[in-house]
Amino acid sequence: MNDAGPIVRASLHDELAVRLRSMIVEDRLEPGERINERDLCELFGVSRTPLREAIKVLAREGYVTLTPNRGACVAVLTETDLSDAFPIMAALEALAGELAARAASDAQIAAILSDHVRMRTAFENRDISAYFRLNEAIHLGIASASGNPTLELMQRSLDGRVRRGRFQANVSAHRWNQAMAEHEEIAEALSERDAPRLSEVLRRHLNNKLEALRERMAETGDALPDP
Amino acid sequence: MNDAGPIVRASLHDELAVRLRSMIVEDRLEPGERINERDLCELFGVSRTPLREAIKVLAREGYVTLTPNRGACVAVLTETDLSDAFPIMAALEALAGELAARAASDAQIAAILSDHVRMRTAFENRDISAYFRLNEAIHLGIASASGNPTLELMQRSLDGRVRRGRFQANVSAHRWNQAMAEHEEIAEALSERDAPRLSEVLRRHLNNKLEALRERMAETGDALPDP
DNA sequence: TCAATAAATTTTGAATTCATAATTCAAGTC
DNA sequence: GACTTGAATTATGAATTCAAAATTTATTGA
Repeated sequence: MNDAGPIVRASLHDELAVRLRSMIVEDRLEPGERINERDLCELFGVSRTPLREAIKVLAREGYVTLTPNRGACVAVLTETDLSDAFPIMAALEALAGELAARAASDAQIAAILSDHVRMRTAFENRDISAYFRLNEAIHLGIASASGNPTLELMQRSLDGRVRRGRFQANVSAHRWNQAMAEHEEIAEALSERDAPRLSEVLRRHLNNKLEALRERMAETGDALPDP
Repeated sequence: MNDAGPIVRASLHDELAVRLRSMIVEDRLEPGERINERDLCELFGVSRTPLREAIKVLAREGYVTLTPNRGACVAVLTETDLSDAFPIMAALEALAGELAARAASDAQIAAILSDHVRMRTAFENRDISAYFRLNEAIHLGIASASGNPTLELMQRSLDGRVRRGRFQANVSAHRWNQAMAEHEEIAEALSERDAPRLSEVLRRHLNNKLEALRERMAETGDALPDP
């Protein structure tokens, strides 16, 4: 039993930041909604001090916007925000792929390919929930396999901001087919450790994702126009 | 007199974050040094509450590291940190260049080219201080001209973390010549709005910068090895 | 003298308190 | 009846206070 090591219980502000972040990502807090400190303190059973620290961090991360003397609001994600974020994510993923193709361990590649096979099954079964879960695992796996923690952190950070609940659901059949085909390419390039190709496919994959999102936004009007 | 508009005076924690950030970037705070809250409060003439909020933000930005019940330390920049950061900066700059070549206004391009000419003069005069200042202005100008505020913010953020005082001073004559030549290419590509070329040169420029830094670190031993 | 332990001090983490700005609501005016 | 004006309420911003953990200093015993 090797339970040694110092006991570190996360500090309150850190735990609160995690909770608030997921509340926002999972759309449990409406975009634009004002954040009432007193209410949240009551909800979490803490005082305002650590909560305010957490809010400051979330503001820096772009999840909330701060207005002096008027507190915090859940940040609203405009069409421009999405259009801005995706090229960056594409560039970062392309870099991650290039690095991962060279630096990943065989075990890491095997794990990603295993997720890929399972995702293909989910695709064939039209199990969108499992598909999304595995899709995320694959992208995070590549980020991790890049061996560049800073890069991984930045990808996660951007991803979290963009990946608000509603934007996940619903994909056109066409786009789903295309995405799956791209993922076959990704898996192939990775298994062959073909860095330039993996990089190129990932960039294309992300750019197509944005294109699909744009189309969906245009027809559903779901996505918030610019302010 | 058009003095209208809402009066917004920055909040204390925001101002403190700015101050602390520059103290770290300008090496007025030793890397690894523990940050004593009481001392800083006295220095700034504020209470601990807003200071602690600022520290939490800086921690998220990577300028300080937080240890539970043991407070904050100025983050130490290891060789690995630099090696990790530069490929990301290269990818982001390449993207910024590609976007800027297409989206920049003629005025923005003119401003950047003007800085370039002045930087060339600084280079010829061996005025390293002016050279660095203009160099930064050019890179920030390209980031801004990309028309992608999110990208600009991420570039600034990474740049600030890497650009600690000591790493600026001293460049080999060879590297300085090479950098200036690259900047000539950058200016040319930008003036021609040649997106692929600008993108390529900027990526190469950043990668060479890392290479030069690595060499310098190897000989001076100035840069902190990994922990 | 040195190591180990215990007391004292300092420092951080978090709750509370206080001041000020924003919001709400009611009264008054046109 | 709508619009302004001003008091009451509420929320935020920041200082202070309190508790707990860490660090330092002092003390004891070998």
